Amino acid sequence: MRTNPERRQALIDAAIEVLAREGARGLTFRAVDTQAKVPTGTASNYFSSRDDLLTQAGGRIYERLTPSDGTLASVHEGARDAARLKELMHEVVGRVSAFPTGFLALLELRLEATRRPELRAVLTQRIKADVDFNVSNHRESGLPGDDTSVKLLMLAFNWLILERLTLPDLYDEEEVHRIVEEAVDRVI
Amino acid sequence: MRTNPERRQALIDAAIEVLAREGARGLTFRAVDTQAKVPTGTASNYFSSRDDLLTQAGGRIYERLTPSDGTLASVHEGARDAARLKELMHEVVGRVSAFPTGFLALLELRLEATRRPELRAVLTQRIKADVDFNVSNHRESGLPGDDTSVKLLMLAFNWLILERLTLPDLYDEEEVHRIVEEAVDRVI
DNA sequence: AACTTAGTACTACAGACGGAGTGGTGTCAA
DNA sequence: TTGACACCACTCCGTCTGTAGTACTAAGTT
Repeated sequence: MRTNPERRQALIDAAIEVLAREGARGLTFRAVDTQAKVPTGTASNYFSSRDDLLTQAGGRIYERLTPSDGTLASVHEGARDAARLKELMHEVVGRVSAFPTGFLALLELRLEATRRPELRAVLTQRIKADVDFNVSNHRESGLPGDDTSVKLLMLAFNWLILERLTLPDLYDEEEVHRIVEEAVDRVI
Repeated sequence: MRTNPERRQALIDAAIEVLAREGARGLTFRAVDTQAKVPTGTASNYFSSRDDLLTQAGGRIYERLTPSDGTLASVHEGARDAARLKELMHEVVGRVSAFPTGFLALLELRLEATRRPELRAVLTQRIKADVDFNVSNHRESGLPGDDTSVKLLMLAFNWLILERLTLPDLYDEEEVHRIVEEAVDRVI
């Protein structure tokens, strides 16, 4: 078992790309090697099994989807009204959409979690933490809306992003914009 | 190319089960044969390619997810208020959740559509029709809420069902119930 | 400076698996 | 008798895993 941390990370990031592109079944050691442009057999040396690789990828995606400190700080800037909340929501939807492979890979993992209890546990914990994070973040921001607002917005926007990424012709740019605005208005 | 229609349909239904259980990559002629309990090679004789099978399955799922005439008629019964709408929404969420393989298979297909333009076109069209169907259905029902309400509820509930089916421990029964109620209240 | 050694990168190969496709045989009904 | 289909068996092919073995590099030792 090799330990070089940069290489390990590069392999996990490659695994995320493969997940998004080829699906969970397509995630093989060989495919990861190719994606990461390392010699055949390398991934084999770094991960004990496919399960291992899968769960580590599950953890890593969340690291990469987490907003930077900069965007996090900006939440506390500006007015404390619905208009500001809308701005922030547009930013979130944009940011997640901008890392499509991450979102798609996460979906693949969710589907795979149907079959793998261990992965399911990891994801459940991660996502629960993410919900709590968003709720408490919103609370202390002083922006309008309560805990339920946050949850409802998360539900709606997640599916909205899913629509955009899998069937881009379903909703156009303006429609998405409009939906985000309406959602915020109605939910708070 | 064989033509026996019952057999063909049985094979497509088997393909949906395989899709949900094994993912899009796991959808092979052999797997479908096994699922449908027909001899090896049968699916091969009925479909010209995997693509063919995939797109036909995409069409079929929607036939099966469409509500029965009975439930459709019941929309027009009872009061025209938020309470009745909530009831109906609980019914929808319940009905879709009750056919998990269909929902999961559809997700697999959406992800596969990322890679297959032809499948993407089929799904886009189907889902657009579904949205329109729900919107117009709601309009003539006289229930509270406008077109945007319907779209927002569809977005939120779709992701809610996704959560329930892929990570059942995330939201418990009561939480789901509460979210449905709150969503209706706020969105109309 | 030469030598040793540990950790890692890389290569190559063996074994196994599973899927596709197809040809052939059996069966039944028109 | 003939045609359509069900069923079965067999071969070819691609790909995956696991690992053994070699080459490299850098740090420590004398």
